Amino acid sequence: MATPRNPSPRLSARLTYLLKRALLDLEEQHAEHLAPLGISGRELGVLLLLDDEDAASQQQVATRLRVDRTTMVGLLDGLEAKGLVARRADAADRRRNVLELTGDGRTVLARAIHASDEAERQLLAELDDDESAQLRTLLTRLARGRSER
Amino acid sequence: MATPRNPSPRLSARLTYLLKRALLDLEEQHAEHLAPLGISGRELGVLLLLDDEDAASQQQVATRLRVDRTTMVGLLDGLEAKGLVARRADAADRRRNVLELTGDGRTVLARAIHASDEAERQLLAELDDDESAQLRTLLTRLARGRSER
DNA sequence: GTTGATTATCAGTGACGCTGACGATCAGCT
DNA sequence: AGCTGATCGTCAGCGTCACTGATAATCAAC
Repeated sequence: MATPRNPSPRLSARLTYLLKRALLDLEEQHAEHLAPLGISGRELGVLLLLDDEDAASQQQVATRLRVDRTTMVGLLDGLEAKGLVARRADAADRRRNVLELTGDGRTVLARAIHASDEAERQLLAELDDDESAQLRTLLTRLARGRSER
Repeated sequence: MATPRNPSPRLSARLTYLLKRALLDLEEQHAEHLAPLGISGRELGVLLLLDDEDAASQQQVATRLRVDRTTMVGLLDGLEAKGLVARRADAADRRRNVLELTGDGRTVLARAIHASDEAERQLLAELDDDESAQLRTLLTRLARGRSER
């Protein structure tokens, strides 16, 4: 999609517009930098989450990533086919699939994190380090505030 | 979609996660506050843009809103059916449709802006006025920087 | 054990981005 | 004037994703 040039004042005052714009640009950067690794931004999200907390069920991963549980099935099918994630039956509760990163998954994740760092750097090119940190802090507080109610 | 509780550290350090989260929450607030007015967040975007610059073509509006031009057709069909926007043939270039807000469109827009203000207020509940302004400034600079290349 | 809830899965629907096509129109060139 | 290439709105078709609703398997509680 083409990039707009002269945002109109009323529209560009809207937070929705600003957030959507930043997110779309960032996703574009991710697509570009992750392409060589053969994974998508969504898939990186799954790998990151599994790296943080192993042995999560599909629903837990889906909820935290804000991905629909039914979409998660296909997402994991892809990751499993690539050999990055394994589904294992949970011994304690056999309804659940326990998800874990494979060795390859860990390797790809390490590289993907660097790619993601680079993508973020491009988005934040206009800001210095302090400002980037401020933006991160503000967004984090937004998220934290809203999950505690 | 349910709201995640305990974001994992690696994942929630990612800007994509933070931005997506903020945007989804904000869109949820908008859907709620705009419902009584019978318009969607996308439609509000169109009204805002037309209020800023009347006599825009469909493609101009689509590009600035980052909506696909073919989706714009249906979006305008809806707004025209509700009597908020009018399509008029451009005298100078008869390929174009000149778009303008109707009187009703202006009335609804005024109310919708208040609804949107309220939606933003809910998203930003955790931040004080200074911090909200900072966030807006940082996001605006991001957008401006990226359109100038 | 029977009932009710939860998990992963699948089919179907709707919204949206995107491609490719079309007719209508415009602009530039000869 | 006529030709050619580009642009605008529109439409059909495809792929992705959120969402609903159904299913079988399993768990938990009584």
